Amino acid sequence: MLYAEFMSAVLPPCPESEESLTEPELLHLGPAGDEPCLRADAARNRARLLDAAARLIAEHGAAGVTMEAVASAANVGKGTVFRRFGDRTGLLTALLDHSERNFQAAFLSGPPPLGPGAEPVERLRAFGVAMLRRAVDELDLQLAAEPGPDRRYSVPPRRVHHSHLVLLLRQALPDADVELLAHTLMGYLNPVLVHHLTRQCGMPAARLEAGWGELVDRVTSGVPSVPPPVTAAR
Amino acid sequence: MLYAEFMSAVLPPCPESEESLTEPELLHLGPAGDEPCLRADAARNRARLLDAAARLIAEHGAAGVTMEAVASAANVGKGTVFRRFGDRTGLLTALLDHSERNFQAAFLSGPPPLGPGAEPVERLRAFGVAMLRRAVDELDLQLAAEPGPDRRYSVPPRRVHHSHLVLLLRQALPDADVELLAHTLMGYLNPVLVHHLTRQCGMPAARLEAGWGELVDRVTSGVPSVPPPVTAAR
DNA sequence: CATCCTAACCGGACCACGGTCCAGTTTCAT
DNA sequence: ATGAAACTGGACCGTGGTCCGGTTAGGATG
Repeated sequence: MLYAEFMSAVLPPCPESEESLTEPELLHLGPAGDEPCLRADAARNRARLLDAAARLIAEHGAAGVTMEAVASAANVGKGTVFRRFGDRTGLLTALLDHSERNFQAAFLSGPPPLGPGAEPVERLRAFGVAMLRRAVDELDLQLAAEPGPDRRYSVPPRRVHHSHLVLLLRQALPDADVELLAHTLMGYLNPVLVHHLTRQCGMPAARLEAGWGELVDRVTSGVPSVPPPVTAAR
Repeated sequence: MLYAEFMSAVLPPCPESEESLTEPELLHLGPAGDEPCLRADAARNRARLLDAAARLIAEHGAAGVTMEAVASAANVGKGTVFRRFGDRTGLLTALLDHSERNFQAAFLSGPPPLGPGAEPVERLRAFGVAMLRRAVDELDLQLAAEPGPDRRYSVPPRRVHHSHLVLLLRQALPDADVELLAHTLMGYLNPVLVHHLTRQCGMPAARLEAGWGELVDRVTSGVPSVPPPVTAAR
């Protein structure tokens, strides 16, 4: 798979500060298993924490679970939770890890139209639909796992998705600013927006999927000519 | 101005819960002056708070200012801050109020190309450029004022911007799902994204503006034909 | 297999900050 | 002057996150 080189070539457009992450943070198909190389007790506690968190969230909703509750439900000190997962976001993210890995595997090396083999535009469409369905499925968790404003665009899964879109867009639109286009498309798939539209506005998921298709069509159909430059008032 | 009817007709797509807002929250050109009808002491404290907040923010950055610091800098109890502005976001938003009012006035009734009189697509372009410039100008404040995930899409200014885009898009693309398209375009103008691209990635603002133009072109140029429906794997 | 040594880990006391509450005070219309 | 609505301020609370002295796992060594 030539994705390794692609990743290292295209992933770091933002010089990342060298941090010792507490978790390998599901970086694009990281080390195979679930636990990298933790000490026995640490691994045990990690498992207990994830288990307790999942249980509590299923019971009280993702938003109504405190870190302390998770800690004590796992018979573990609060410090241990933060040592292992860094912060609240880290814990919630870890819970989404399985799903995220599956998804990445699907669009990186799975069967078409999501995976390689289909036309770029077709893959684009499939990607959005899959993202939307995933968002609808895991909505509360994805909402609660939303990182703070600073990290939001630097979090590994997001960057992988973005890079994937860049790759597909570049094939379909060699001359466009695909970097920015990819950000635009990602914006449409933002879980917070999906939540707003489906839950708060009652919009059916089908319309969101149709909207994605329309958006992809518009974006990938050629632009007839270059209009005059903008001279906007302020 | 037929904007009143437009607003009441198009603004509440989401049945808003009836809340007694602590502030008139700059709802699309609300009551003219700065203070609606507060008691004398309340108005005085409000002014003192805004002043103190502005001072502290200029000094320590928007992120490094605590509510308690603002309160004591204004010689006021912490409770007063929250009574007046609801929460942190409310205070920061109030600081952006002037700018927001000016901006709304500009695109609602100002001169073209931002205001009425120009072609919809032209106004669209101008709107994005103005938003981007505003975002760059007030970046830290706008970042700090970012509402929580639940409110993010219900906050009045955002809804006004969205409605404006819907209006313009509808004129340019009568048959499109302009509601969703507007959300997409708004996503591009998201201050958090702007911050990421300019500050964290070092992307020049000019490229962002060019990208907006390109995006508008792509979105508003007709789609040649309706492709087959998506059948995405999961 | 017993011992030892060190790095890693543990837990809960601790802190900061956003937000709430309510008894007391002030304004202002009458 | 007076009553009531509105405002005030600081004590209080819950939660996310930090810190550090004590503990433990588990490889190395004899």
